[in-house]
Amino acid sequence: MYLHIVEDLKTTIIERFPEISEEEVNISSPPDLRFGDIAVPLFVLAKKLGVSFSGIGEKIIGVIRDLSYIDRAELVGGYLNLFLKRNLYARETLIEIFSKKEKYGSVGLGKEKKALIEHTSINPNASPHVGRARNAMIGDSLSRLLKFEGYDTEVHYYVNDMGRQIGLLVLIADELEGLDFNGILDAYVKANRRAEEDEEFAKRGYDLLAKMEEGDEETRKKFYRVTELCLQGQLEVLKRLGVEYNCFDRESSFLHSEELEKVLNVLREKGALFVDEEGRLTVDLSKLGYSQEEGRYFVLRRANGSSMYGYRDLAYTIYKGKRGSDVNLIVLGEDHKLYAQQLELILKSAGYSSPECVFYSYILLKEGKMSTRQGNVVLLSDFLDKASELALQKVKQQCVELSENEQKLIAEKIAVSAIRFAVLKVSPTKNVVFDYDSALSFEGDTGPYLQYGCARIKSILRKYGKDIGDEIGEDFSIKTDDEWIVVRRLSEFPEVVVNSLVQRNPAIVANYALELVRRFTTFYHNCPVLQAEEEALKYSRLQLCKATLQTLENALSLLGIPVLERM
RNA sequence: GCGCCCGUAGCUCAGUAGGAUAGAGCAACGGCCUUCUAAGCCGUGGGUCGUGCGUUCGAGUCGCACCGGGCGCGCCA
Repeated sequence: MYLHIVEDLKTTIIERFPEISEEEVNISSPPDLRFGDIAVPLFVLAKKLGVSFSGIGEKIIGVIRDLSYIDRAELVGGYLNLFLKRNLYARETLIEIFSKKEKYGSVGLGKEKKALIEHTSINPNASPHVGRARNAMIGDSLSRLLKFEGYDTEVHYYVNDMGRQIGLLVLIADELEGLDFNGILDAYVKANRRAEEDEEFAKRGYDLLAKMEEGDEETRKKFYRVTELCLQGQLEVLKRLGVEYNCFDRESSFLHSEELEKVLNVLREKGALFVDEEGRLTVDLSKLGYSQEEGRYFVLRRANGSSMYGYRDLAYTIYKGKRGSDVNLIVLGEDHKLYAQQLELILKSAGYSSPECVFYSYILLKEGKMSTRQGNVVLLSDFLDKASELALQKVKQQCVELSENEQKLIAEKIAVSAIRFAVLKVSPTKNVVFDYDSALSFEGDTGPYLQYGCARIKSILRKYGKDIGDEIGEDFSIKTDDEWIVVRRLSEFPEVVVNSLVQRNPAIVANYALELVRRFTTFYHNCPVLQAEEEALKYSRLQLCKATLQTLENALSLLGIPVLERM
């Protein structure tokens, strides 16, 4: 509804004043309800046409007066403030929500289109910590946005089942028999420490890698066993968060690729490929237009012939590119920026496209950086356990009538919402300081607050007992500002979803959801629903509750936050 | 040193393609549970939007410089 009106206003104004371009017509929201619902700043228009604010303002009023949803217009300073017909607007908004239901908010941006997104792709050597999980949560939320907008979406997870660290891990796993997922983190730390101290051990790691790459069956099996064990453990934790994938691509299957050979030939032709003094096969990016000295060289193969991560990743990136997606995304930590740039440059030189990168900054602890080596990490599973336990205490008080099992399920969902919202509400490019205690508090701007808002609505609907129809009756009405503010916000959801997806930033939806709940809660406190003065008003408010719940459910599902019946 | 990202209240963050008096939460203080879930609500205090120039009718938002933090810069992934 909101998008409609903005478009409508723009075209109406442009049609009347052909000398004004579309970019010059700016529609904005007034800071306060008494300035109306929609504002048209007149500064640019007045200047362009060489008339006064009131001159242009009156003319615009003249052309938009006939638009059915405009109640009245006021000129204040350089603004033309428009007041909407509340009942009409609310009616249209609710009709749209009730007819689209779980699709409300989608404008079908991805209709008939394909999308591919790769995210998380953690090294199979440790239990994911909250910092790494930022990748998963952002990626998962973007996947949900893509699907919601109608994209046929593939979610890829790149299994880094090769490389130096995995080589070392396999070595040590051989020594420590019966290693389980929990033992891996320990083993990984041990392996790395030992490699630093013991050159012989480190060399054995590289040798093992080379053997793996040559295709030795026994070695391949060993690698597979260790990495699969770790991968499944990681996926289990991620699944607790509601994060899932539909394509797993093993790095070890990208050791050879015809396309990559083509790329290498192009590099040779351009004189960008050479063997350096240490015997490594290296790309000189300056031959491809790279202008800095720093990061100029990109090593493809070690002196012993084994491939580097980047080599395999080139093949993998080409593979993903060939899947013919209209959108090709990858979620990466900011530490990969230069690397991604280098990769893109190489692929571009041979005519291949690269994925669009969504970078996110690190999550820091109050004590400083998270570091697996120093044990200064918040493990995702630990956090979820702790949060779930705390939530359970509260649920036991609040939901006495439920079975212990049901209580536990609720507590777990509260824990998930706490972590997901804490991470997703912050824009990806920002460093976040993760405060363990406030993430566990469940009060204020938190996931549980959102769930609480939903649970309250559900409670009202449950108490009402009967189904609430989708038909908006003749006597439907919006009486108070509090109701109106909710309606306005509901109507803006489709625009929010588009912004969030286009800007590749789930935080936009997260903050929208927060604001919607806050506004609903104000309404909730000021306007009795079941005890409303008259029957018609009661039903109007019930329908508003239902519409709010639907919108909230849609928003929360984009964030992967579960909605609860009660809590 | 070079490159990219960030800098908004004591703390954690919003701020909608430059627009009207800069907003939340936490922490502090004061109120509200015989009324739809108090994981809530209302109120008070708290800001030269890192600093300085500049562009503009108008800058937290755009440009430049500086300061501070994060990340990266050839056998890690």
